[in-house]
Amino acid sequence: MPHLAFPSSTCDGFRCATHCSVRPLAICGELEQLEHEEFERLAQHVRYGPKEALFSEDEVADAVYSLVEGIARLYKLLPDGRRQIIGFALPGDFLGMAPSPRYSFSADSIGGVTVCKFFRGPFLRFIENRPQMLMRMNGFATRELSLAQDQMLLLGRRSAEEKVAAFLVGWRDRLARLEGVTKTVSLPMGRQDIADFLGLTIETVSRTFTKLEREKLIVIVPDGVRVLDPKRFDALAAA
Amino acid sequence: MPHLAFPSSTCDGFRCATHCSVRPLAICGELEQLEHEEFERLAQHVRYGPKEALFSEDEVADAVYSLVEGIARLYKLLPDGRRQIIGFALPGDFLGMAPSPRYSFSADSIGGVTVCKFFRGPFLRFIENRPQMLMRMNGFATRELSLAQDQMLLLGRRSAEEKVAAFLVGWRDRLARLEGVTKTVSLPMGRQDIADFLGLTIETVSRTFTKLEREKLIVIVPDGVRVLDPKRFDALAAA
DNA sequence: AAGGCAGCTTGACACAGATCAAGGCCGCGC
DNA sequence: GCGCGGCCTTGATCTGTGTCAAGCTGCCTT
Repeated sequence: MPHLAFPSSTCDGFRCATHCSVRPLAICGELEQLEHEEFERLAQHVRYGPKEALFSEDEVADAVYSLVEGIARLYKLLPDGRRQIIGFALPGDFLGMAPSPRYSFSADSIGGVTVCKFFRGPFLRFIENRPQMLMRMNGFATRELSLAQDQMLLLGRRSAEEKVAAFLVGWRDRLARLEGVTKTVSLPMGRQDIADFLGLTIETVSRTFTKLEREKLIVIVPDGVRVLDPKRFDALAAA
Repeated sequence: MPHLAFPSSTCDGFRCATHCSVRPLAICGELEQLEHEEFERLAQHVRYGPKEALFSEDEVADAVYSLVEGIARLYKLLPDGRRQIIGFALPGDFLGMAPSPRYSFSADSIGGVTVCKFFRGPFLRFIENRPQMLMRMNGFATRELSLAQDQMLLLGRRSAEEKVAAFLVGWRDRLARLEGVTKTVSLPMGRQDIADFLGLTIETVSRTFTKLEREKLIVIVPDGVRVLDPKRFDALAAA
């Protein structure tokens, strides 16, 4: 079967409240009733199956997205195919703002994903005279930037073991915000994705997981990892 | 002489128009006469000598800065002293927004630097009901984020030679925006700064410069580099 | 002019992580 | 239940970049 780049299904946006358990975390989280209804009217709720593209680098950036459900990988490619994952997007995250008229990176779903999609024009018109909304966008952008800077430190100056540990801790903390604190960290992305996020090869990631398990810091479980010694683990991730 | 961490001089902000040749590029670039005067009243113009700290990671973030003149390095440190430079700030750049109450990185001057300093409270009160200003801040943040993502690709997936070439091209283009296009790219930062920006050691940076010179792509000149073959050079930086 | 020192370059060697290659595990379709 | 393919792990070897150690250059001080 040929790979379909089209979203699996859409719904027209009214009566989709069930999708929005993450609304308090999302871009629209502070809108009140009436404004939110107006905002909803601009949205298309779109559902993607596994491994579909939401948008691609260099395409005209005609829409922005609020991730409602599922996980997306955001990445850039070099001409020869080397890939750098610049982030994993979780529910509540806001995607697609670009400093130029084209997207500066690509995004695709990992498992199934649901988004609120807004066309750029109507979206900009909605926010342009709503300072609350603009402040919120600023907050989102500032947080993203700070995460990106942490990642630069990781990519430029940490060893493989530190990279993997820091990744697991960071991921665990982001999940905790959504799902609460847990002992086992679920890893919906594959080893290759983790490697491309950390600037390593898949073999090094695999070996490092094994090493951390041998050192009794984690246990590898299907689709995830259980952290055994959070104290020692956080220390490794920090230093 | 002990190293002084205090700014070398300040002026009180009225009649400092001469400092602001970069105003069209800066955060305040779209304010009109009256609003700009009100904005100026919030600013302290501060001058720093070489290698002074504007602010440091984990300090309470009580001010934001618009860089007027000179160059600053922005960086993060690991507990053991490893350093990652996350960017070089040029005139017009806006510094110090943090997602938490504390700065998430440190900034210090390279040569002499002049800034407009705004205390957080008054600054936030000024922008909070000015959508134009908020939109501009969004633009700044989005551009910064995009640069950060480019840098992640560089740090995670490029070879030493590609890193140095991409750095020189990126730096040349940023300078061009301020000073116009030139054949020789001035490098006010030292080799160690370049190394810490690119996730390399100073020796590797030095060897790579030498290699690029041997290959007749550049000529090393005092405090800079002359690009001999822009075509071939841009290709190396891109791929 | 001499001395000192900070910043840069160069060389020899070491090693973390890449590359190449093989094999294991597991879920899925038939 | 069997074979296939995707994903992951493991081993052997290679290599780009780091580390360590000199030495060079130009500038500031006296």
